[in-house]
Amino acid sequence: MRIGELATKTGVSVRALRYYEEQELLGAVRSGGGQRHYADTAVERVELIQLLYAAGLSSRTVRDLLPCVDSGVSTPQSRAVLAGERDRIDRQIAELTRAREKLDTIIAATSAPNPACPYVN
Amino acid sequence: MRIGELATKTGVSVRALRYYEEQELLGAVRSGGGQRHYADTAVERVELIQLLYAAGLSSRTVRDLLPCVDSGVSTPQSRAVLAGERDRIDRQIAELTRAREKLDTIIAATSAPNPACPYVN
DNA sequence: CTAGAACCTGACGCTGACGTCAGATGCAAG
DNA sequence: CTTGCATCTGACGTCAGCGTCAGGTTCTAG
Repeated sequence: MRIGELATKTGVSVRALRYYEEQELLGAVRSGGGQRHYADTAVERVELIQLLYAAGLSSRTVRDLLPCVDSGVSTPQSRAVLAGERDRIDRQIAELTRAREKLDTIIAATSAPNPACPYVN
Repeated sequence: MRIGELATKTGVSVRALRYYEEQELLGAVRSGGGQRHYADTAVERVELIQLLYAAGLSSRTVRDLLPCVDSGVSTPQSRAVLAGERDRIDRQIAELTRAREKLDTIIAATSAPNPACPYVN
């Protein structure tokens, strides 16, 4: 599978895939002419990378964790990183939940008929 | 209240407060010498800005919404923005939840005793 | 064999929310 | 009056995850 096909299958850009390789997140074998060829499993790998990015992990952190995912074995350090990121995500969810509640409050407050000027709405 | 005091009270930097003014998110009256002076309500205002930032809103969006918060009145446009941001936050929470589950899976998989090498753990 | 689509390697550009530094001024205490 | 901390205005620096462009090469269909 070449890079264009992987890009369309995963929905990420060709540039991004090359960036992942540069960051050592995604390996590829090279053809004689130097073109990248990917295994089928690369699709899941890219999706995992995207998921972790969306969760706020840096490429550095992802790079450190991927070997651990592949091997199924974690070191005390990687366990600490994993737990730390999980807690950070928990806090972020809590913050987002608060923000959503705040937005709901604003929506309710501004959508309600204005008592001082009832015909505005 | 001068800028340094507001900074310590809210936990954000002096630079950030000046940036908020530049983005028209936070007003201040000036003393004769040009120094900024803030009302007590500025503390809540800054906390609101931080909350919205943390939720992924841009300063542009926050600027558009603040008048609506202050006046208690929303326009159809601002209602659309509010609803859109709320939905985006919902999707983001869902994504984070998925990521957390994935991390939990990884933690469980790598922390479990390795069947091929049981004494590693 | 050849056209042209897909791919390659640099390398610079972009964005947002500030950090940071320089040099000048304001303000309260002694 | 002076010391010295707080504040001021500009303006450049940062960082990550790519976008984009230039100029050259590889692969595949006909």
